[in-house]
Amino acid sequence: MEIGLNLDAAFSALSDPTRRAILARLAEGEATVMELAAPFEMTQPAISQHLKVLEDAGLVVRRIEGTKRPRRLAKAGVEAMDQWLAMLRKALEKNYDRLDQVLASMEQQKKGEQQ
Amino acid sequence: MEIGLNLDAAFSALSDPTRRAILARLAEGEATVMELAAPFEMTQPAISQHLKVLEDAGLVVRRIEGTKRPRRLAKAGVEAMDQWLAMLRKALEKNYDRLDQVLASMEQQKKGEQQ
DNA sequence: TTTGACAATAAGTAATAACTTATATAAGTT
DNA sequence: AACTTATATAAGTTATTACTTATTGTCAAA
Repeated sequence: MEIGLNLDAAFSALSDPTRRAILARLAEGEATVMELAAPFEMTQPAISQHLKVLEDAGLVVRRIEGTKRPRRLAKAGVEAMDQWLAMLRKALEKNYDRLDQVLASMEQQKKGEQQ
Repeated sequence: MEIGLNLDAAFSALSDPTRRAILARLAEGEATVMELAAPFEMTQPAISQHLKVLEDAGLVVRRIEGTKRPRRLAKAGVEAMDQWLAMLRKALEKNYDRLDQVLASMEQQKKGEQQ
């Protein structure tokens, strides 16, 4: 399964704005390396290297079509990150409720002091 | 808003397993630096440095209590990442539908060839 | 069958990251 | 006041990252 290692790679992949932009482009559908490279001021090898990072992280897959290698989004990696983040989100909701209670009881106490 | 820069920092912060473990611990509630450091074989300065990374990324906030500096989860950063990932998730759902159609039409074609 | 387009890989470089040890600071304790 | 606890900061080291240019491999088309 290697979920732990993949999370390292997946989050690391998303930490780069170029790679996030590539993923955003792929969210609109399949694209070749040259198409993906076009919007950037980087060389083609640079984009190929970014794509390798995204593939190794399980966020992108490739297809073969003549000399082209069109990429598209891969489900696995995205889902893994999503699930991990869900844990934090849940905790935040729970803690927020707890904070509400604390604040409420502090209000109560304040009123008591004033009277 | 600085959302772009923060996403860099936020995703980068999550790419380290120590920092993910710290966040997982904080998901259960506030903790001091020493408490957070305990499970690891790292020195205290190392943990303080990880915490700085998490704070700079907007994933953690600190409170002052005597000489202690208890940390807890921060909402902003987590939500930012979550929203960005939601975009990918949506795209995957949409593309999956599309793929279903493609596969279906390929099956059709195959049947035609065989007959 | 040469030429051009598409893409991957290799080697080099400069910046950054993740640690370490050593030291500093500030509050709590005796 | 001296000692301890809790934490931060600084400086140094090594590994990794994000690029670059140069080169190679493949297919397609003239």
